[in-house]
Amino acid sequence: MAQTIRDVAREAGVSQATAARALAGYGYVAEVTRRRVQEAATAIGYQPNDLARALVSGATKTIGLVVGDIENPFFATAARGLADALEHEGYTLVLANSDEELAREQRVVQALRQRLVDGLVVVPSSGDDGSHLAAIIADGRPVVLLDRAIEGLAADAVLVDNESGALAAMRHLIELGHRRIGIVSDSPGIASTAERLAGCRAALGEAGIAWDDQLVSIGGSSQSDGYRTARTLLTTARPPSAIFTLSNFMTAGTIRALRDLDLSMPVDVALVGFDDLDWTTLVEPAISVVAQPVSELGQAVAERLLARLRGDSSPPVQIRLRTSLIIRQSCGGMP
Amino acid sequence: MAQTIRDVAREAGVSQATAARALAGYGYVAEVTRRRVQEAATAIGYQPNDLARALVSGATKTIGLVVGDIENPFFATAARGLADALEHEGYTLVLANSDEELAREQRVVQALRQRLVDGLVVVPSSGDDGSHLAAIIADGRPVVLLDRAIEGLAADAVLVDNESGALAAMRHLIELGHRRIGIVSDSPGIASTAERLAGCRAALGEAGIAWDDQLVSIGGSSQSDGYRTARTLLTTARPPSAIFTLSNFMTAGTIRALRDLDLSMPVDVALVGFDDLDWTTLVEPAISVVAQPVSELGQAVAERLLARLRGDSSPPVQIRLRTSLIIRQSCGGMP
DNA sequence: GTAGAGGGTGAGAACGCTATCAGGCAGGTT
DNA sequence: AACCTGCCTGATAGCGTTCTCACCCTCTAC
Repeated sequence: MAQTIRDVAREAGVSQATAARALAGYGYVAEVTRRRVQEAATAIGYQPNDLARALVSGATKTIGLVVGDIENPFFATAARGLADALEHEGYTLVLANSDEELAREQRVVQALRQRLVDGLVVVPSSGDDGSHLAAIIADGRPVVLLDRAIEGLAADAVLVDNESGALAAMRHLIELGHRRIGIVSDSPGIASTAERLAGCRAALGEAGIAWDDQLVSIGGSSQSDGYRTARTLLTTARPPSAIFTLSNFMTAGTIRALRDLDLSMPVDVALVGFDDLDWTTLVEPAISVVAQPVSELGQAVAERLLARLRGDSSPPVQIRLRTSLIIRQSCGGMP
Repeated sequence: MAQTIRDVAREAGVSQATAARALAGYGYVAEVTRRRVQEAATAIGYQPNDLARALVSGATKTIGLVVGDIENPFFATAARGLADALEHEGYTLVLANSDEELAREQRVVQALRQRLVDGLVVVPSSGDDGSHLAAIIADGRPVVLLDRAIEGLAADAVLVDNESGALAAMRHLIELGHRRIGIVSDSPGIASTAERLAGCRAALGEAGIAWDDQLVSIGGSSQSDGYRTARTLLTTARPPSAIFTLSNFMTAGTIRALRDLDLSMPVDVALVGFDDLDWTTLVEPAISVVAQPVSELGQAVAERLLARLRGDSSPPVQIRLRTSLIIRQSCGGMP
């Protein structure tokens, strides 16, 4: 078993209180005593017990992170950016997956709450139910939303400018002469997806193109959902000449559908996807994408969280990070 | 601030001890009292404090996970498998990245130790220095190694049968008639990489092909290292007719090198890679790979860890999960 | 009527730490 | 001689649990 501060005290021949002062560095301790205590500590291999420390100080130096699925590269990258920024301040990440299910999210948030995390970072699976998070906030612990906002929840949110990102992508396809643009979307229940759809609508509107439900396929959020709905879209009587996919899974599914149908990019169908992953330049043609500043997203979340932990109690803010449209070969817009 | 068990007791008009008994369900409590306490608890919204509970019980219900980089899909998938299996038993994951640097690994292991994790899962960055992990084991807390073993450390290890995986891949290329097979490897300091190299050696040996250092490029472990070394390999006077890459980053780097050099698979160069990721079937031609049971790896680790936490004190075991060779188009071995 | 059994309860110790408080002891001042 | 001041130290009170122990009360048995 691990040594306690009392073992150190006994070894150094002082009281527990003096040993504590010497090690923690507060109050008066004679230089000789201080040294003797520290030598005793290293001699017996003393390790402070963070648990006991946290119980007394009320701070666990721990941040909970709830994502849909850590296997999703988007979440993994954001998690990494967050972890790195928090590490500087001595915080550790506790990870939980929600599987994009509200019930599961509520369960894991509850567990993290009991574990007394100092703060919570959540990628919420629902845009309107934030009661479980409100409870954490009521405890006085900061919550920062990542990538998606929640209607009416008084928490900071670090988001991506989804609407203008989607707008730029659609504009580009329209400028290339496309009128019938298919949209492969995951569930609009996810706030970021809804914003991307709004961007699409805006682009079509300003170009005077009518919104056509036939060209919009909305499915689940897995790659196979993307494949299935893209395939349906591409095999209708009047298929689109271009496709905009609203997430990396939708992009991958759509590419597979194009392959299976022997349709080539950008000749038969032009493609732009949302979210840039490593493989988008590994496939041929390279995929044009709306790139998100994923790692920066994590860092910005960390900054916000740390500010709150330091006592910043200004009203909640929403930070929007800008996306960038990267033109590659798949959309046919490369000079 | 959160309510304590004393608040519940006051609300229910009983002593703290009785409230504790009623809520935890031990000792004698009258049925009426029990109900009254529980009603009081829900009324004031009482949440048990896991920290205090852990301090007294000595178990934090927390498992530390140290990987090279959670952004690496291999680690992310393993982490997911692990997290799911542990969740059933009420354990939570605390995540840390080592960046494949021993010093950093030692730091985070130390931090997790002070945090009193009940157990530790580590993908060790060094095959021979396990002193920091030995310290945890000496504390009486189980450590399970994931994917890589450490020489002389008395800990369970769940590994992949790297040697036979590499052997099978090399055999396949040899059967296809290749005599000059390039090997793109990351650092052999990583135990799993060393094993894969041993498998390569064995395959060449049994085919009577001499080991040729000119055909083996060993670099760092990033994708750009893979690109650089593959490119060097392919631009020598007598380039290989086939390449076997020893990790997913090496595979991606090699594909980029082939692209840039206008070499096509499998005609100019046949390719087999180690580790199967989603994009290997998204590129053309689809990449033949040695697939690892990644998620199962995480599950097996969880099983071993849970067994130890339940008190299993049998000697440390090494579990090897089998790989499978998936023949696709990139190696030219597809019927 | 008293002993004993057994249900029910409260007091209080312990986990390992932080941090306050009440002294003790030297040296200098009134 | 009496007093303060400043350095140093040990005792001790929590933090919120778990859990043991001593006690009380009621009911049954002799």
